[in-house]
Amino acid sequence: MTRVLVVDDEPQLLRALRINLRARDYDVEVAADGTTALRRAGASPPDLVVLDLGLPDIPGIDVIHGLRGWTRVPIIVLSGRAGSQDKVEALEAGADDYVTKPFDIAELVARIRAVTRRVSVTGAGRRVDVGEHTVDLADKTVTGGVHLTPTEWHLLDVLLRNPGKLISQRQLLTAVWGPSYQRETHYLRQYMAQLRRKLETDPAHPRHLLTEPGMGYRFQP
Amino acid sequence: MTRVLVVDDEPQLLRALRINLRARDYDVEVAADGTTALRRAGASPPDLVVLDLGLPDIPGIDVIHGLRGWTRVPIIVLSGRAGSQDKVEALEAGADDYVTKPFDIAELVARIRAVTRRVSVTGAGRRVDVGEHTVDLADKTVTGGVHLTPTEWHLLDVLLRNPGKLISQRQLLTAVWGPSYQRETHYLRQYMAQLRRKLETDPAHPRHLLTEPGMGYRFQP
DNA sequence: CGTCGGCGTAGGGAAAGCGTCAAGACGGGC
DNA sequence: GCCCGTCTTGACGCTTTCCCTACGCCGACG
Repeated sequence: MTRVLVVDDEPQLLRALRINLRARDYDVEVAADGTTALRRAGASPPDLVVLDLGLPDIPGIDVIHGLRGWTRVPIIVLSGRAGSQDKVEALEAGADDYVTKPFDIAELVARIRAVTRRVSVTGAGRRVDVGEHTVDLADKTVTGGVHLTPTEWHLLDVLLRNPGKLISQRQLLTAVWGPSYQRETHYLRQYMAQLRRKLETDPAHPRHLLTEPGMGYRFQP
Repeated sequence: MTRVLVVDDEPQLLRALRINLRARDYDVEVAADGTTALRRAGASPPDLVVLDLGLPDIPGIDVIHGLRGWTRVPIIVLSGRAGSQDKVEALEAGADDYVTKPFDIAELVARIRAVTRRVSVTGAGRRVDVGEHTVDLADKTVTGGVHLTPTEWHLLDVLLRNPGKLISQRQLLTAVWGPSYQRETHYLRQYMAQLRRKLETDPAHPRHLLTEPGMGYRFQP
């Protein structure tokens, strides 16, 4: 199911979107302000963001930058400002589409579908082998009597859902600790070491939880 | 170079688009009606289509269907009709964006950039063959157990995203090290040598990472 | 034939980044 | 209130990566 994060506080819009998107098998989540939006997106990255630029707390353009710092999730901007300068600014900042209020709900839905049509759905298998152990991401269990703490699970989850792919330090920190921790690379070293101790056969020479110096970490199946 | 096929017959729009897109390194081709557009797209598939729905010969929506029958090339629709029903129809038919006339040329350019940016990230073309190795720019992996450092990735990234094209020394230095390093050409020699050692079959006689003496470097697929 | 500019290669010092140990801070359960 | 597991923070040695200098090669040119 495609997950859409809607950043807006108009109940009417939210209700209409929910109805229309549910029917097309989308899951709708909501954030009422920019701070909440960044936190929720970091905690559980959605497949698409619908972002109202008129937020109560922080400028909408900053939310775009905050997201683009670590993810390329598609962003559709809603705004009351119709000036082309505003549009260009938002699009250059990384937005994928810009819709001017007032708009028809059917048009927004059509644009959401147009954007998500391109996104490939990466179906995640829930059981993954790491060395001698087997990790079940859904049941949150590990074979061999290994027990992981919540933070360790969160970190491992991000890595295992992207097998073979390099995940940047910023991306990991944002996903696990939140956007304001993007420079606390120390946490990563700490918890990667713990995961290796618990999962790797030889923690000093990891074969699956690999470091890419200066860039990030990678799960090698 | 990204090739844009513009399907329209207004000389004013064509001229403005040509100027603005050339400056951003796009190549602009033109078709005045739907039949010509389909023929030209078929003969030599462009990277993006800008399609005016008000064509003299066939309905614009049919051009969309005609293209979508065999290609997923991004389509940006221009139209004088602002009704949401028209928009939904075009987007559902497979268009990626819908711009209502009259519009600012800067907005259209920004939307073109937004669409091509998304496609270049998610679409094909992220895997590139260099000699015996295959480089995945998104996952940051190289076949054959080759490992690259962050600076090497950065440099290779710029070259591989412009296959066959000469990249000046200044351009490379600015992209990788910053504008204040434009005269440190020995950095380039240093890191190009490392990339050749790691990727070329015969580093002394490179076949893909070529030097253009006095000018710059070129990636030859 | 010698000089010169541009290029490729090699190697070492400096700095940034990483892994590890250890201890303090915090919060929930008892 | 106390204990225990977990999360944060600090300190230190080690590795990787980067930056910089030096030198040899080659073709152009006078």
